[in-house]
Amino acid sequence: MSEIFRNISEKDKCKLLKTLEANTHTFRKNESFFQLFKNDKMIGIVLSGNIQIIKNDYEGNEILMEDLEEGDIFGNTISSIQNVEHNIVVKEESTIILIDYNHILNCNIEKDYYLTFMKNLLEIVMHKLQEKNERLEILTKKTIRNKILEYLKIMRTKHGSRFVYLPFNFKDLADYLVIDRSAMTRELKYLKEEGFIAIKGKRIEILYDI
Amino acid sequence: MSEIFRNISEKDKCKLLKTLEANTHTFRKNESFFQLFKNDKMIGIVLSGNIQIIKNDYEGNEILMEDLEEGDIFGNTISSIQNVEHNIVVKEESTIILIDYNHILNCNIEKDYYLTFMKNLLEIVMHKLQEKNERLEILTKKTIRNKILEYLKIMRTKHGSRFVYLPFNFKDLADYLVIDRSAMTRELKYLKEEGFIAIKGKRIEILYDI
DNA sequence: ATATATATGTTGCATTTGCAACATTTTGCA
DNA sequence: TGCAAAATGTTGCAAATGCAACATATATAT
Repeated sequence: MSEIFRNISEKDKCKLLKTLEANTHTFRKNESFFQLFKNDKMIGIVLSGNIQIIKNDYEGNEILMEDLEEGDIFGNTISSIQNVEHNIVVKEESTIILIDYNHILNCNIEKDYYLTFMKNLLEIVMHKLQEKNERLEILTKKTIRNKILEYLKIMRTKHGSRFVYLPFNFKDLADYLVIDRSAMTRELKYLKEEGFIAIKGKRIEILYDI
Repeated sequence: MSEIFRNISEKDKCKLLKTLEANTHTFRKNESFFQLFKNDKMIGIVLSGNIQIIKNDYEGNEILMEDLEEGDIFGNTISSIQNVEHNIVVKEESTIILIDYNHILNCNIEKDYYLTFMKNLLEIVMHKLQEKNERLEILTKKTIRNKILEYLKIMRTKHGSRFVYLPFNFKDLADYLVIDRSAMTRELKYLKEEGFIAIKGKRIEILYDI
């Protein structure tokens, strides 16, 4: 079950969703639902499945902006999906809840489960913020090498191991780091040759300190 | 007065700060207070002044990560200021409030002002998220030209005018866009020559559509 | 007012990187 | 199993960009 309803009973959850005028939707793989987001401040919460937000710029570059799984939230305010460039892709059958953000702020229920909901939402938003920060840390590095090393550093810190298991394939990793895939492969090769890392499939071993 | 206490009376505000064990600090220009952040999940709220978070990497690059003014929040979770690379610089005399994030989550006051506080905090965090997204939108562009154009596009949307007034100098703008300053000047010159923009001091006029 | 520091503008050049085009490997599906 | 599609690896080359080294302009302090 999603973090958003942590410590809220099934009964209270239903009441809450009714008050917030929230809608639950299920989408099949490759289905599109961008139109649901045309209105202003909608927040989506992924209950199950996998949804990606991909940016296609006019030059044909594809950038993975968000890779959403259970418990993740998304929306205009949370990710930038306001314009035509952004594509919402349902990677596998997914269930989401849509809530108007204004309803959350203007809602005046004096119930403890509402406060709990707010705490949960804050936690999720904070987590999202941290994710964005991580990516910003990477993208503020100027060279391909430093972007890769920063990524590995973050992953190592996060999982407390010098073995980094890539959560996506190399193509998507290059998109995430905003670098050319072949240039990334090239740099990874140099890093291997210089003994900084070892690669075995999607597992990268970090062989240096600091 | 900061957004964080919107709709909260002075009296309730004092009670709240006491319950959350919040501390108010004032710092003079160029003073440093990084040590206050050594502990884990602290949230800082800027009540007045101007504070910048600057990243210095080992290659000597200086990147402006945050430019904080009244109402802004900062902290480990909000910005990445966990490691030695990050420098907190007080640009002008500033007053801040420091709160342990765990106190916010574990606090169990059943008062309406606490819910109001949570709503305000959520609003601020959401706003921060939007700022991060804007920067990510820029940094996911691959060329200097597209980064500049994306920046101008965002500023135009934000202020609803084709006249963009830079909130910082060109050096800091280059840092924000994570590009070399002279290379940025060069590209701006080309954009001027090609009739896309006109520059007069810190005012850039956008001369194209879309 | 003058000096000093800082910001901005300019340019040649070396390096990095993206791009294209291809080979090879792996994966997914009929 | 076998075939097609996707992912990964490789490399030469052109283009973009960082860097250095300046000149000039502007701001700040004394």
